[in-house]
Amino acid sequence: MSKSNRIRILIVDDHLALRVGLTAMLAARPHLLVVAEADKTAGAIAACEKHHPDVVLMDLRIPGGGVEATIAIRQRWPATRVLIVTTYDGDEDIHRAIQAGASGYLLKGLTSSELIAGIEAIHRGEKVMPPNIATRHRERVLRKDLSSRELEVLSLIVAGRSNKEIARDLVIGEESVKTYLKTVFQKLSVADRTQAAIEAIRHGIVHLD
Amino acid sequence: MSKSNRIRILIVDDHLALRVGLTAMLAARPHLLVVAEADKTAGAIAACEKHHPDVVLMDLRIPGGGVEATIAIRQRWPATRVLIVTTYDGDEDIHRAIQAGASGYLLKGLTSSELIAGIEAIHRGEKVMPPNIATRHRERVLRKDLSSRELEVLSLIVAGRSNKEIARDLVIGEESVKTYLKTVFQKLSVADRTQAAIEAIRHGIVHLD
DNA sequence: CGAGGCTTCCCCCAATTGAGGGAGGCTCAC
DNA sequence: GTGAGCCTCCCTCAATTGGGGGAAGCCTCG
Repeated sequence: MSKSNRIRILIVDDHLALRVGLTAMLAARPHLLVVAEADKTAGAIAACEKHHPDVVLMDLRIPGGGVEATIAIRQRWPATRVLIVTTYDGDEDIHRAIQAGASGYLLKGLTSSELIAGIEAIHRGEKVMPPNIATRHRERVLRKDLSSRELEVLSLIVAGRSNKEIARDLVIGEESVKTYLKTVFQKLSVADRTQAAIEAIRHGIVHLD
Repeated sequence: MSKSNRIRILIVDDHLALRVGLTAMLAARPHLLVVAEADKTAGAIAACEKHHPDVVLMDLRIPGGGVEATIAIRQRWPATRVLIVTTYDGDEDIHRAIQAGASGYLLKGLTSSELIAGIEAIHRGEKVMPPNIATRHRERVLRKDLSSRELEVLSLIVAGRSNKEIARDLVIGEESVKTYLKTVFQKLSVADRTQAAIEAIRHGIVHLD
C-alpha cells in the first residue's frame, strides 16, 4: 500500500498552531510520516488525491465541515483511515463522523503516546474511542432519530422563533408545528422548547455559529 | 526587567499539541524565549512565580479558568502582559479577561507572523485586538449589565427550569421571577425565555459545560 | 439628602405554549 | 398489501408565559 513501511499521515485542522504541534509530536517517530496538511475540506480532499495518506487526523470544526470531509475521503479512498482529533463537539457530529466511516476519535489535549498509539491502532484496522464517548454513541444510536421536519422545527426553535413564525417559515399550519414539537420533546425527553433548544445545542444537533 | 533582551514567554493551554505548536512557532525567533508551559490556572501561577515571564499566552478554556488565571497574574505581577489566545469563546469571557487586565486577544489559527507581531506589540505596551472583537467589546460595555439576581434567574432558565421552579430554587415569589425576566428580556433585547437562554449561551454569559 | 439601582412583591390581561387525543394521505420496506 | 413512519391538519383544555403597569424597603454614590 505505502511505498515504505512508514505510516503516511495527513493532518487536517484550521489552526496552524495545532498542525505544527501535531506534526512536531509525530516527527520524533521514524515510522510516522506527515505527508501533508490541510486547513479545510477542499484542501483535505486535494491532499488525499495527491498523497494517498494511510491515516488522516481530522478536526471536525473546519471550514467546509470535518464530517463532510470524512464522508468524501472514505468514499473515494476506503483504505484510508480517518481518526477524528478534536475538542469535544457534541455527540451529533461524532456520531455522524462514525457513520461516515471514521475509525476513531481522540480528544485534543492527548499526550504524544496516546496519539501515536491511536494512529498505530487504526492503521492496524482497529477502532479507537474513549469509553465515555463510545457509551454516548451507543445511547445515541438507541435514541430515535429526529425526522427532517422535526429537525427543521428544532433548529428554528434554536433560532428563537415562535410557533407562529415557524409555521410561516415552513409554510405549514401552526398545528403541525405543535405536533412536531410534541414528538421532539418526547424524543429528546424534555418538557418545553427552552430545554429542547438547550439539549439541541448541547448535543450538537444544531450549531450556534 | 528580563536578564537579556529576549522576551520571556509562558504558554498556558490545556492542549499539549497546541503548546507544542506555539512553542515551535516561536522557537525560530531568537529574541523570543518560551520559559515555561502550564495546562491549568494553578500551574500558570506557579510558573509565573518561578520564571517571571514578560508575556503570557493564555487560553481561556483551561481547568481553573483562564480569566481567573489572568486576574491572579495581573494582580501579582503587573508588569507581565497577558495575551489571550483562544478560539472564539463568547463575548463575556473576553470582556472579563480584558477587565482583568489582559492586553490583547488573538484567535487560534493565526499565522506565525501574526502571533509574533502580537507578542512584540503587547510587550511594547500596546493593546492587540481584532477589530470585530473590539467592536463587540465596546457594545458589550455599553450594554447594561445584568444584576446578580438577574444572572441567577437567567442561568436557571438555561438549566431548563420553569418560573415556578426558579421561585422555589431562589426562595422568592414567582412574581419576582417574572419581574427579573422582564428586565433580562429588555437588557438582552429578546422576546422570550428561549431566546434569552440562547443569547446567554452564545455570549458566554452562562456556560453549558 | 436625593437619585437611582436592586430586590421583592402585587394587580390584570392577552397570548403562547403544551397535553391529550384523532385523522387522512403518502411513501417505503417487508 | 399491510404496517410503519412521516407529514399534515384538526379539536379541546389547562398551564405557563409575557406585557403593562405600580410600589415598598434597601443601599450606594455623588
